[in-house]
Order: sequence, then C-alpha cells, then structure tokens
Amino acid sequence: MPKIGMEPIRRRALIDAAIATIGERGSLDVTVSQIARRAGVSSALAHHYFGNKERLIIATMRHLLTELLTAVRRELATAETPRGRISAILRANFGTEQFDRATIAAWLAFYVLAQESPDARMLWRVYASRLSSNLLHSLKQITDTAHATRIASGAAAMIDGLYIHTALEGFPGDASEAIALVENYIDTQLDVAG
Amino acid sequence: MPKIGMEPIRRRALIDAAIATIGERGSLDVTVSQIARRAGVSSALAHHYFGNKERLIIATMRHLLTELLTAVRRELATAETPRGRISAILRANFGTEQFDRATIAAWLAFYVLAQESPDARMLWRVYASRLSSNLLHSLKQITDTAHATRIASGAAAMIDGLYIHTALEGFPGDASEAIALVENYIDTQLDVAG
Amino acid sequence: MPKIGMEPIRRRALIDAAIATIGERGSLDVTVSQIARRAGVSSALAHHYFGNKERLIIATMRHLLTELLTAVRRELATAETPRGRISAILRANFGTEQFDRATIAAWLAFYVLAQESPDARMLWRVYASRLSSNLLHSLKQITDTAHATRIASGAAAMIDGLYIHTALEGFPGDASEAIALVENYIDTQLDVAG
Amino acid sequence: MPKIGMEPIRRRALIDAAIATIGERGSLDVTVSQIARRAGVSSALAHHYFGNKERLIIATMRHLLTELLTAVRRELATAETPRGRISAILRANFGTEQFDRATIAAWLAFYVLAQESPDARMLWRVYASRLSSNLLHSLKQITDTAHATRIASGAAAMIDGLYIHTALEGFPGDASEAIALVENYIDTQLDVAG
DNA sequence: AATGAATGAGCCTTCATTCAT
DNA sequence: AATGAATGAAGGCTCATTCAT
Repeated sequence: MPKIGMEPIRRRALIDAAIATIGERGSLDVTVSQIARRAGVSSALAHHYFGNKERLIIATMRHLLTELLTAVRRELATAETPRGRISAILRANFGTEQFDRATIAAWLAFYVLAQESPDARMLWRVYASRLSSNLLHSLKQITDTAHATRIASGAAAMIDGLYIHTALEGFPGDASEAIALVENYIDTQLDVAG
Repeated sequence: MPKIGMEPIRRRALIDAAIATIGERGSLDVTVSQIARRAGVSSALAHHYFGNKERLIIATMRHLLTELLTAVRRELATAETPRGRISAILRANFGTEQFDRATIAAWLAFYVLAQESPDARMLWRVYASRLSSNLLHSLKQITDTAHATRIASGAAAMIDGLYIHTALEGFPGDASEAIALVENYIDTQLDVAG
Repeated sequence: MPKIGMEPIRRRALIDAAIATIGERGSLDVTVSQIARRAGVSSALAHHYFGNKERLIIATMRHLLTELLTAVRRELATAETPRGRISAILRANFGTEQFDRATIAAWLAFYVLAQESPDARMLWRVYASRLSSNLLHSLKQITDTAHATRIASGAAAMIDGLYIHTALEGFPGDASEAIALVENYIDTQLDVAG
Repeated sequence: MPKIGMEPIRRRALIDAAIATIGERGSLDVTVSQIARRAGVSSALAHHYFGNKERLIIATMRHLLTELLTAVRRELATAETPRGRISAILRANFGTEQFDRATIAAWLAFYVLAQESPDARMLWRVYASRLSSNLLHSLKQITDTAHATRIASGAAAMIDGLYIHTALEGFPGDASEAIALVENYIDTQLDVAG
C-alpha cells in the first residue's frame, strides 16, 4: 500500500467519520478521538490534518453543503421548465443522500453551531441564500416578484421544518411525502397567484 | 430569621438564568457555574435543587414548553371560530415572549438535545403533538380530514422552519410577517380545498 | 479541621511546592500535577486558585522576590552607615533563605522565563532596579556619582554571576566566600576612587 | 545524481537553526519541527542526524562553546603580555559573535539546561574551567596565587552576570562597556594587590 | 438554606519519535 | 538523502459533582 498521497484520503475518511459520529450522537458533543477511531486513525492525525476540532467540524459542514449543492446542480441539469426546476431543487434537498438519518441529524447540529460560530453561520447563509435564490429565480418566471418572494420564503421555511421534524421523528412520512407537501404548497400558491 | 420557602424562588431564578445563558451562547454548551452565577447563587445550589445538569436543562425546557402552552391556552380563550382558533395558535407561537432572541435560540438548542436525550425528545413530542392536534381539531371543522392532516403538517413544519430561520437571521421579517406567511399558507390551502 | 479560609493556605502550599519542584528539577519543565501532588492537592485545585500554569509560576516568582526584598529590608534596618548598608544588602542576597539550592535553581529558571514572558521580565526588572538603586543610594554617599554607578553595575553583575556559578557548582565557595568576593570588589573600588 | 556529503551541511544548518530558534524564543521550549523548518528540512531529518532532541541541543551547545574557545584562541594569539592575554580573553567573550542577542539568549537557556542535564553540565564545566584557568594562568604571572585566584573567580562571575543582565536588558551598556567594567575590576584589584 | 473546598474524569492539543518509501 | 505519514504519551485545562460546614 502506498504511503504517499494519503492526505486527501484521510481528510475524506475523517469527514465521513465525523458525519457518522455526529449523526449517531445527534449532536456536536463528540470527541475528536471518537471521530478518529471511526476513521481508523489516531486523534493526533486528525489534528495534523485539520489543526483543531473546530476546523474539522467546519470542514465537515462544508462537505455536507458542497454535496447538497452538487446534488441540486445535478437535478437542475435535468429540468426543462421553471416549474420543473423547482421540483428538481426539492428532489435534491430530499434525495436519499441528503435525507438520511445521520445527515439530517448532523445538519440539525450544525444549525445550532451556526448560532455560535461565525464560520458556521457563514456556511449556513451560503446554503440558505443559494436555496432561496434558486427558488426565487424560477418562481419569478412563473409569477410576479411579490408572490415569488413570499413563496420562496415559505418553501424554504417548510423545507427546514421538515428536516427538523424528520430528525425528531415528528413527521410521520418519508421523503416523498415531504416533497409532496412542499410541492403542494407551491402549486396551491401559484394557482391562487394566477 | 431563616429564609423559608426559597426553593421555588431559586428554581425559577435558575431556570430563567438557564434560558438567558443558553440563549446568549446559542447552544447547550454552557456550564452549571455560568447559569448559577447569573442566578446569583453557587453552582452547588443548582445541584442541590435539580440533582444534576441534565435535570436542570430538562426543567428549563419544560418551563419553556409550559409557557408556550399557557400562551396558546390564553389566546385560544379569546377565539370564537375554528379559523379564529388557528390564528390564536399562531399568535401564541409567535408572541413576544416566545419569539424573542434568547427563547428561540434556546428552543433550537433543545431541538438538538431532543436527538440525544429521551426525556427531551418526549417533551418535544408533547409540544409537537399538542400543536398538531390543536391545529387539526380546528381544521377538521373547516375541511375534510385528509386536507386537514396535510395542512396541519405543513403549518407545523413551516412554524419550526421559521423559528430556525429567525434564529440564524435567515428570515428577513419579524413576528408579524412570520405569522402572515403561515396564515397565507392556511388560507390558500383552505381556499383550494374548498 | 476548618473547611473555610483555605485559600491563602493552599496558595502558599502550592507556591512552596512550586519552588521545591522547580528547584529540584532545575527548570520550569515541571507539570502542574507534580507541583499539586507535592502540595498535597489535586491539579484541578491549582488551576482553581491560580487560573493557569503561567500565573502559578509568576506568583511563585513574585513570592521569591518579595521574600528577598523583605530580607533586604530587614538587614537594612540593622545598618548604621552607608557602607554598612551595602554589606546588609549583600547579607540579604546571600542569606540562608535566598542562597539555598532550590531557591537558586528556581531563580535561574526564572531568569530564562524572563526572556519570554513580559510579566516575568517585569518582575525581574523590579528586582534588578531595586538592588541597583539600593546599592547606588549608599554608594553615592561615599563616592561620586560616576564611580558609584560603575560600582553598582559591577556588583550587581557579580552577584548574579555568583548565583549562576553556585547553581552550576562552578563556584567552589559558600555564601560567606561569595559575600567576601563582592565586599572586596567594593572596598577595592572605593579605595581607588578615593 | 545523488547528493553526497550532505551530512556536515545539514548538521551545521540544523545547529544554526537551533541557535536562532532558541535565541528568538529565549528558551529551550522550542520544537524540533521549528528548528528543522528554519533549517529547511523535515524534522525527521533532524532525528536522522542527531538521534534525538537532546543530542541536537547538546550539539548546539557544544558548537557555541567551540566557537567561543576558538575566538579566545584567536585573540590570545595576538596578545604579548600576561595582562594583554587577559584583555584578549575579555575581547573574545564579548566579541560580536558571542555577544549578539540570540547567542546570549541561547547561552542563558543552556545554563538552565546544565542544571538538569549531566551532559550539558559537563560542557558548561569545560567552558567555566577553561575560562578560569586561562585567566588564572595570566594572573599568576602578575600577582601571587591567592590574589590571582580571587580575581579570576570575581572576573568569571562578573562576566556571566553581565551576560544575564544583557539578555534581560538590565545592563544599560554595550559590549565595550561590559569589557571596561571587567577590565576596571581587574586593574583595580591588581593595583591594590601590588 | 447555601456555599467554599475539592476532585476525578475526560478532552483537546502538542510533540518527540518511528517507519516505510 | 530525505520525507510524509502516523502515533503514543503526556500535559494543561475544564467541569460536573460531592461534601463538610
């Protein structure tokens, strides 16, 4: 086995382990040692590559964000109409990779981190404004700005709310039902907006 | 003269201090000492009254929940129609006491706690199902069960989503705009449902 | 045994233990745990009372300095002539309390600390300028300013040099011989200065 | 083409880097990595050439000592009288290479190391006895053994004391003033000794 | 009723050191 | 000749918790 070029492999392994550990625990109250052990390395190595715990956590959050945005882009590529683009965004947000237990739990934990850490908040803002502008862009092609703005806000809130409810098992349905709920919201709003 | 009957006073002071401390920090990463100091007592006293940190946190969460439910009951008492009862619930959820910075931040932190602590999850379930059944009960008097169920789920998700967005300053509006968004959702849904 | 008012007792015990531990080791490479163990308490208590390791070390240095200055003052009180005051200062600097193995070793370690820590350097400056001004004051009553200044500098350097040589066992004599060397320096200088 | 004969170059580079790093920090609290980075190599190479950290430090100390003794020898070669030889020794000790900031700081750090490390103490002893015997040898040609011994001890102490005071910026003058102080001590002592 | 005193347990972090390449 | 990869060991520091008063 080659002993060179391990850095990207280890970084990725540590980030994956961080998601799994945080997801399992349901909070950021995890130790670097736990994450490192799950990644099959020593905690010292985690520090070697990430500097400190916070940076590892932030890198993990960024990874999740990147994956989500990639999924969004992938789905968007298949859409052909403005309304179809909105559905694509929803499919990406509730896709199997984004909507599995550990990932949702990790996202929720990051929401809390975003309250204390400026870095984390900035990342959350990137996610939120990207989602918002994606929705807005498509909605504006269907209805007027005032309606589009309101619908985008409502849909974004509903999406995050569904994440929470799923994480806490307060939402009885699965991903497709979550999507249906938001789709229905948008359809109904657009119907009424005319 | 011996101070008698201090217990309820101290308990309340500690719970208030816990909300303030958690709200300020934005997470449950607060020490018992910080809370106690804010309450003007020693950390040993906090343990004397609550046994351990977790029970103090749970008591704080329960307090917040009780206050919310009390506010809901108070608002409901002023409502006269099923639709009016729904508006009353929203007014309570976004009322000044529930929707201030520290309280929202604390709620968000508790959401995360609910992922790890069975006690906390149970409390969250109480809140979620109470909210849900309140909404459902009124909605069923206006539309059929299928529509009512969906609208209740959507509204509940939207409410929690708005809490998150407000906590992270991703929602640009204030309480009244948050209310308007949910009211509009419900109105539109009911319109279409017929 | 009383359980109140322990703070000054513990602080003193920790400082004494720090001197002994540092003196024995010959450097500041000692752990808080070692010091605490010697003082008969947990390392957590050391942090409780001093905040962190550096502050404990600085407090120890300050203690040594205070003791030295107290000894100087005590000896000065017995002196009656300017020349006698100089001898008093030397007696204090080479007195049994200041000139024992552990204390000398600790002083030497502090000299090094003074190179990196501004707090430590400030303390060293206090010691150095106090010694210097004490010597200078008496010398000026015996000879002119130019000579007095030079002699004070030379004597101060010789004193510190003798500390080092004693710490490293490069000086063959004991305290009285060290004193004699400096006394002789001063006498000779004054003789020549006229 | 394989790099051949790199060993002496690397050793020297590491030792120079060690002096600079220790001098800058003012203590031996430097990491092997810092030294290696400054030398432009990996820390593993430092271990490859020196075995462990202590040996690198000792080698650095020995280097400093060798340079000092070389300087002494160089200066001594220019002296023609016993008194001139003493001046030559002083010139060497306070020469620009020995008396620069980093070197002095490193020396002071080594003094402390000499308290814990037998190897370091042995090196210091070599320096101290060489200095002492050099001085003594010349002094004995000028005055009787008793006086010569005392003057040698006093001068040696004064020299080290001046190093400390310079390191800690407690000595206001520069090298030439330091030399003058010791020269004056010796002259005066010899005058009186007759 | 209340607290100062005290600690065990645990976590983050650093660093000298080793090893395969 | 040289280094990236990796770790064990240890230290500083925090904190919930206990206890005697």
